[in-house]
Amino acid sequence: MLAAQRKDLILATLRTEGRVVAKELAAELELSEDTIRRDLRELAADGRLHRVHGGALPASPAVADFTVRTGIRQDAKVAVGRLAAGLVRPGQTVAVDGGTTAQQLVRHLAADLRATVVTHSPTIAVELATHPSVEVIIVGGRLFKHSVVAAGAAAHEAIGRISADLFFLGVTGIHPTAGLTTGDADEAAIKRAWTQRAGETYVLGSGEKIGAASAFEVVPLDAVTAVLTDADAPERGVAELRTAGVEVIRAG
Amino acid sequence: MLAAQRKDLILATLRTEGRVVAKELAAELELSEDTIRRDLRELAADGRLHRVHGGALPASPAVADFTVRTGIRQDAKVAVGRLAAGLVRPGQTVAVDGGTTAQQLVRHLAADLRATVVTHSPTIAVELATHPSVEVIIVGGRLFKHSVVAAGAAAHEAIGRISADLFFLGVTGIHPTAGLTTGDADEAAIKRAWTQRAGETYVLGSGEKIGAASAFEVVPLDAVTAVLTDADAPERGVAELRTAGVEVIRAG
DNA sequence: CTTGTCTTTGCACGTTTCTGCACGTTACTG
DNA sequence: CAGTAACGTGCAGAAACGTGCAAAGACAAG
Repeated sequence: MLAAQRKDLILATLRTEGRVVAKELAAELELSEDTIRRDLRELAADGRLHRVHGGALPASPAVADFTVRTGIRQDAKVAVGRLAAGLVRPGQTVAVDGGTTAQQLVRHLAADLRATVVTHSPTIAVELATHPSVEVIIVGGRLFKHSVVAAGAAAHEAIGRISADLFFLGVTGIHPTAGLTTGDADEAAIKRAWTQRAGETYVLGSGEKIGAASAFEVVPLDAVTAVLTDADAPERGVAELRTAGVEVIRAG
Repeated sequence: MLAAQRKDLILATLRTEGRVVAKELAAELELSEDTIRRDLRELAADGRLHRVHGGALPASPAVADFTVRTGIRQDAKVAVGRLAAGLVRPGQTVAVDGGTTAQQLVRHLAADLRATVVTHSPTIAVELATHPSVEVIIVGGRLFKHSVVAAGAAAHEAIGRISADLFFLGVTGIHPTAGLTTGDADEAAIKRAWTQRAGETYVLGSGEKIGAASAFEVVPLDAVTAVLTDADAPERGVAELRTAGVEVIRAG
């Protein structure tokens, strides 16, 4: 067992058990209590746990939350995700596409939000497994490995049986004339199916996607309710989209 | 062995084992520790792994986090997972249950294995997204958050349309008279459905589950092909199962 | 085939990190 | 308030580390 790994293990045990005891850890890991105590001391110094006589307790949740957030640098995606999360009303059924921005979306859903999320992305489903009140429906199908989402006939069929209030669509290109595009035909078909099954469709479009175009059109621009983007999105591209009649909402 | 090939091998080992130790790699590859250390330094410089004293850990926190979550009794789960992975023949369709042992199973599937894995666990699906040749089918449904698997009517229906060669079943209890049990009725029903749809069923049972029993029976012991367990499984429990007519295979 | 260059690898050596023990101190328990 | 368990510190041996260097092999040019 590597020393570095040991600290992770202590923290993991702390999360699952709610406490750790120095003596028990020493026995379990077959190390002296001195070494365990040293680890606990160092983890406490980093604010990763709360040291107490005999062992340790979890650090305050605020600390954990802070370390997680600062660890992520995708500012634009976080901003767009947060903006999108704010559009969801209690009781709604929301279809969520795959992708890192969508991941940020579900991560920012309010902890007390009661809603239903339908997704063909196993990653999104796993993320929401820890959400206390959101109901999650997974759309199955053949796994399209490149973007890690379910696709194929089974997925189409499942989507056809769902009606969603909102759909959050991820694309690789948002272009005034080429419309909304992505790099794979199967994926485009799935995204199109979702768009048809949802009352409103919002595009998750962090700035670098605006003005870009990929090979396969998902839907034309007028098929969506609005494009959500971040504060750093290029002015010119946004203006072009608005001229084309698309509503563009910028994150804070 | 080419140097570049060696680095790939190190990264592959890191993915499957969750860590690598410089000394072990040196012995395995019959090279000096210096050379291994050089490789690790370079891979760390490229951000492909996280260098720590004694070896290296995965660069992505997500991977590391999961490895750690499997807990202190990880060795047994890895051993059982590896044993189970070895039972899969090319061309077979394999149903895989949720759980950390199953996660180890798919992680140890040979990189060149051509097979189809069907699963109602989004976590397993995500894990297999990086496997080069395995085809993955996701079973959808309502997400049962506690164990992070799809369940409910939709899942049942989807499973009913599948015929698998093998099913790897995870349970919380393996008891000579109570049979195979788990802690949730819905989950038990899904597992039962899989058992009925598979030619052979193998139980993933790391030692501590033997002799234990939970509230809901999945299937009786005679419904499964064999129980896979680790070398540290209690002798007495294993003997009792064998007396009850169950084949028990221990991991080396 | 020979020569020169570049890469790879292992070794030597000084440095850093990890770990367990000894010892004195501090915190719990009855 | 006494006894015990847990604690922190200093220290030493062991293991791991990085660096510089030289030998061996690969490879292209001549």
